[in-house]
Amino acid sequence: MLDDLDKTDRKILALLQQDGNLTAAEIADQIGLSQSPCWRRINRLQQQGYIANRVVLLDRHKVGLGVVAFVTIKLSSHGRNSLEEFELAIVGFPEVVECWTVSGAMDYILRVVTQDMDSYEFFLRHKLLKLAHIHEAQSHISMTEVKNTTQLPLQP
Amino acid sequence: MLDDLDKTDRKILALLQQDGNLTAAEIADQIGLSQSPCWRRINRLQQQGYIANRVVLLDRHKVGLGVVAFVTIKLSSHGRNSLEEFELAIVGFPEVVECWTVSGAMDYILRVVTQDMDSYEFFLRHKLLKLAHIHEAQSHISMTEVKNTTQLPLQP
DNA sequence: TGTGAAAAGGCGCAAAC
DNA sequence: GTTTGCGCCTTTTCACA
Repeated sequence: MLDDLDKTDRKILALLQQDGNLTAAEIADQIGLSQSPCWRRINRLQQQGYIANRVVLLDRHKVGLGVVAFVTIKLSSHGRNSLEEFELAIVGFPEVVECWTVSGAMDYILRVVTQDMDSYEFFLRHKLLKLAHIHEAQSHISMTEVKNTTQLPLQP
Repeated sequence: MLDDLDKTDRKILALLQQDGNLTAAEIADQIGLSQSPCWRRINRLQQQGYIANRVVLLDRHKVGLGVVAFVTIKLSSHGRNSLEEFELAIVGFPEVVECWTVSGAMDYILRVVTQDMDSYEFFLRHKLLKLAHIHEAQSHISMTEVKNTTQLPLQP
């Protein structure tokens, strides 16, 4: 898997993580390679699935989304069905941008994005807490965003 | 701000959040509009900063990053300098993909991505916990990724 | 695998309606 | 907002080292 990636591949991926608009020629330039092999590599990286997706990132504030909150959740029953039901519902909530299971004191940690505190309250009371099997849920409203990147760390 | 976005703009942004490869023509098609006005809108959305960035998302597992962890942190001294020092260091760690300040029991919550548990341990002991002013840090290793999207919720 | 050049076609972009 | 069109630039390919 990873071993298929040499230093050049990683440089390409690092650049594309920063700016998805870069053309093969521009990338080739920046890493000291000519266009053709660079293009072939990008192609391969896409084909083989190293590149999962190419997307546009929005400015959260500009599109009117002022609230980010983390919710830690414990389920009451841990049957297989409870988990699946819960997770299926979560995936369907557009306000939930992340949901992970974690070890330790809680079962799940979610990141939720809404317009304001009113809409957050509404989401919490009428959507999230309406789900079955929730034993405990704790909200942590985020005050400031110190760092929020989609760039994964790649060894150079 | 948000009021500048009509339904058509939001449809465009929704599509581009899913797939940044879409051309103006393709988007126009999908929302029942002709190419030119669609292109003009996309341009405006970019110019005015609604679109923050266009990037490539990598497959975390394919690039050899198996561990995702959440770290909650309390600082010991809350002077302005402590915060700035801490945050500056955080931004410099490529392993930290997210860092937010939150209300409540902890001060910060981080999401950290590393190759394996060994490299996570190393990051924790030799980089994160080496920072000054840290009073308490708790790690929560993520087991499974239920949802992880860059798509922000937009009212249709 | 890398280099260089060359073909083809798509897409950004703008003008006219 | 629509339809039309030009021209660039990007992708894509080929012959060759």
